[in-house]
Amino acid sequence: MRVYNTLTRSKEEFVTREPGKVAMYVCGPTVYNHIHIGNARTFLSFDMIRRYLEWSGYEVRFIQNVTDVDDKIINRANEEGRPAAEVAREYTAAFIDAMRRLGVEDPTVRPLCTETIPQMIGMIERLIARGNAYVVDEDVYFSVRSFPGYGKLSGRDIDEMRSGARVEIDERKRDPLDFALWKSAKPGEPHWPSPWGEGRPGWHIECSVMSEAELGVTFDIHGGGADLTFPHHENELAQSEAATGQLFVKYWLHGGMLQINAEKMSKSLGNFLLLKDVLDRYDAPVIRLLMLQTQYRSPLDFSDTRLDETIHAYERLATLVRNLRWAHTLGAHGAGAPAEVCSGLKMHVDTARQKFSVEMDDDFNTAGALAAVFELAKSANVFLSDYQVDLCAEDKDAIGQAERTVVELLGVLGITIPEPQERHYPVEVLELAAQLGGYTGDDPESAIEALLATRAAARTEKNWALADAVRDGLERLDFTIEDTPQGARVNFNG
RNA sequence: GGCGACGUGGCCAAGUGGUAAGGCAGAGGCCUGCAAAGCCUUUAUCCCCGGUUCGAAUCCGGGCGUCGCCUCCA
Repeated sequence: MRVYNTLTRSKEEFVTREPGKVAMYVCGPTVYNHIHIGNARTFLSFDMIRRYLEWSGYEVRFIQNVTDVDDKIINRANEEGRPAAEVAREYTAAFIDAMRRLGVEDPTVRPLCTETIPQMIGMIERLIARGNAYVVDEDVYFSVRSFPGYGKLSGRDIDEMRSGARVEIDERKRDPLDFALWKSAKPGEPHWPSPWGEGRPGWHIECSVMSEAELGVTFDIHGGGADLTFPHHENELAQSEAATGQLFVKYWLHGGMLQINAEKMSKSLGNFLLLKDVLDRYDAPVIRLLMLQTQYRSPLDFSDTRLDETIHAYERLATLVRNLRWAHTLGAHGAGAPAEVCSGLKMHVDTARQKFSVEMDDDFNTAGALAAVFELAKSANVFLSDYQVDLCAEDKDAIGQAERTVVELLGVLGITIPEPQERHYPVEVLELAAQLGGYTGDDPESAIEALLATRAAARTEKNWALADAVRDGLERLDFTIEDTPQGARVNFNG
């Protein structure tokens, strides 16, 4: 398995610090609002990576923090005239809910910034003691000049950055790039006691502390959006390596930015999409399929048009699984044909599984991995096209294997295919069956069988009016009827 | 200005030395009583120029274009 490491700007063989185990950390949201679709892409990417690592046999310890104290939260709370903690609590709950709706697995641990304050103070003290941080009034700053490797992650040079006029000038800082580890509290702001007075931690120190607390000093994967590379991750790296004198992270993974209609998402452009709103309009598997059709490091253009197009691609897969299940049921009594007439479906199943792994092993190439699934879909559809009930033994098995493989591989990407519906048929089928099929019982399943028998007979007699009345009636009740050489295939979509 | 990425068929998107996966859309055909689902056929000298090589979408140089980051940001 090879992964692209931002630190070295190259793909590297993935070797964990401990065989068979992966320790990974992904920066979570600042909970001042509902998360947007760009956040969602990053979290989805790392959910995919986590799922694939687990599927590959690794035991994954996955940590994602929640930043629940921050300027933006305080601003929002002030605007709304309520406590910052209440704002944070509300959007933390909303974040977790939206993640679950998207099918993102819960992290092993989801530490809160506000519950890690003592450890943060501890690391800040260590940095001061080592000469990497200094106190000014009641603030504490990290000295970028004290850490020789500063800039190595984002590929920047301190002196070149100084010429950029966009760095905030603060005369109290030794270098314009020095950043706050601890901020003294202004009136009305949340605050905690510290050796330097009442205050709160800076943003960057959180992740250094929470990752070390949950994963130890050197861990395997640190993830986040590409926009966090600088300054956030650069600062984290500097803090942690300065404090411990050891390597902080083995592999830095950064997800590409999401754009909407080819523009950066921003409130001023009015193209700001919240995940929860997209989830109200599109199913999670469709959103996931759209996003995973692009490699996670590439920019991704997101739009309703693309979502609409992706619905068809998803339905192609869902329909295939449904049809394979149907064929599997029919084929259960076959297996009388000689091996010479086997179709080769099994080989296609094996090929797809192999290609899927090869692609995913190459820096999580989900686009290639999905192509493997679609290729299997094609082969399986060809198989179903000239499907015979009398199968060879291998083909009989392969139907089930194909079905399970499609579901399993998509499942690694978190793209779920609906399970066979529970039979909660609408009671109206009884009425329809009584009307058209002379059915008098009260069992919906039998009623459907009666209707299908009526329709089959009508078709034999070329009584198209009656045949279509049955089909139209069932379709109004949310069934789909498809005629095949093996008989009518009925599916309940409700 | 600095750093970085990208430019592949109508749209999206894999592919980093041996003449181009996959999805969506379009056209034609097959199957069907009609439909649905599906299948088959069909659309690419891989931004331009030059170089290296037996051979390049893939490597090197130059150009043009797009985008991101450099400030809170997933």
